[in-house]
Amino acid sequence: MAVKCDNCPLRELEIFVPFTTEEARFMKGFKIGELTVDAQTPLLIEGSNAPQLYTVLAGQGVRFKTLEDGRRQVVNFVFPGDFIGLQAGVMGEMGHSITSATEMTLCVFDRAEIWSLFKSHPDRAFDLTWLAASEEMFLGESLATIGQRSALEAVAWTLQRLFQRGEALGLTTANEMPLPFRQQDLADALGLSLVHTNKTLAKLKDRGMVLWQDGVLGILDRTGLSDVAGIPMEALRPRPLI
Amino acid sequence: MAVKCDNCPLRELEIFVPFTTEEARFMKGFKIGELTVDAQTPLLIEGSNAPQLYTVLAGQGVRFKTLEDGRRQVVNFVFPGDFIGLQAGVMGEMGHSITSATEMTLCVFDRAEIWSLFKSHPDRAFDLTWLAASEEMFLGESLATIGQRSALEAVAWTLQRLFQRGEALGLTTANEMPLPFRQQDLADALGLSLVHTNKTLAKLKDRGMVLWQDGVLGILDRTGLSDVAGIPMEALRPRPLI
DNA sequence: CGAATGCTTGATGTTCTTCAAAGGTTGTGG
DNA sequence: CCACAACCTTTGAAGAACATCAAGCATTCG
Repeated sequence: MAVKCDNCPLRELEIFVPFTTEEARFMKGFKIGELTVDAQTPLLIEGSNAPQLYTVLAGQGVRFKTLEDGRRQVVNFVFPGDFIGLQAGVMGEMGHSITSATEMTLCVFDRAEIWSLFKSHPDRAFDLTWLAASEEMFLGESLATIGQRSALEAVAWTLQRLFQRGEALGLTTANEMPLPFRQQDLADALGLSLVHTNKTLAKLKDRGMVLWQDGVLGILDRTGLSDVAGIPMEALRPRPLI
Repeated sequence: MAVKCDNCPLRELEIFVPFTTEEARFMKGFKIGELTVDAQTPLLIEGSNAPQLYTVLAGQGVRFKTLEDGRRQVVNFVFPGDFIGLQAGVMGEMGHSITSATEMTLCVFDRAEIWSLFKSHPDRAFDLTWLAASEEMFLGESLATIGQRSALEAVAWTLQRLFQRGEALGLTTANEMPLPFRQQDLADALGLSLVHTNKTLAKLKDRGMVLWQDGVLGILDRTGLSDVAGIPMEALRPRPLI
């Protein structure tokens, strides 16, 4: 197993605030291994109390909740740098499930160590709270999108957000990035039917704004998309990396 | 100003995990005052960086986001025991606004002290993270409700959740609790129009499940409501009080 | 080659929105 | 103390956005 904390590729990215050397040393101890899983592998299950926490090193996944009758709500998409399992880590229960969409590589941490993190590394504990608050903020925006925006606006909003994350993570080349999800995933994220999502995507494509084919998302008209999405196309703010 | 930490009425409630005496002493120092505001007073503004954090001692309020064009999404309702301003506290910016719906009394904390909390009181810091994760979990459920449930299910779900909170906080008498919001607030919480929300409420009323009139919510058929809501009517789990 | 999966498109329904208006309550100024 | 405005709730009617149903097409995989 490659212990890569020191030369973790994610640390190079501007989106992540730099570690101090002391922090890096602690994180190396906090880490207990590395995990690689295939696409479509369940990582965490809603309602369960996972013994492990992860930071995504590579690959994409999906966070989702399942209702009693099988309806599915995609809560967010998972990208490199995301810390997953925090809810189980602090509350003892996950509020949603996470499944890989591609092959994924994860940094594995011991859930039992989280308390020692709070006791001996207040700066890292603060970062953890920062991440939780950040996720809360994002879910608030998602709520506003699903609740208030039309299907066209919502799809534009989501694709733009995904692209912004892709850019921050260096996944883009020119105006394209890999987007290894199904239209059904997007539909479940927006509370729309697959059919209507498909037709809405077609509308954005007809307008020459985006093109999402074969797992690749292309942004053809940034300002046009931004107008429909109702948010500016700007860089994401730096965030801590756990 | 009454320094009431020691005999804070909220501490009596089972929903809140008890303070240790040491924690209580620290909280007393963390607290810098008490604030009472009228109904319909803005407490925190989206995008701003509030210098103060609050714990709600009494009264109700509304968390909401406003879109560029004025559409409003109610993110959650605010009840006694809620800690507000955490996003500004850790990220330096609020993701939503908060306005009082009734007269409210708030415990005021100094935002600058939050860092000392992390350094010297890891247990309290952990509680803060717990709260953030808990809010994240709730927003995930809300997302699933807005995205997947029908109007009838969504209204039932929301009223049940509100009543569960009311019970945990001792606001209920028999099957009633004060619910000082407008139908428009509920509509904005669910992404529905006011008209449709009204008609949906009438439907639940016709079925003899709930009655919401003159600021009082009555639950007439708990099991029936629970069935429509799609979640069990059970007590909320204990949570930390900050 | 057949089966499975995901994308696409047309036709038909239903949920929900918008528009419009009226009734009840509260507060305020004349 | 009445008149009037402001606010919230309620109800009916018409229209739009989105869901459901159904089927065809392409690609992948065993």
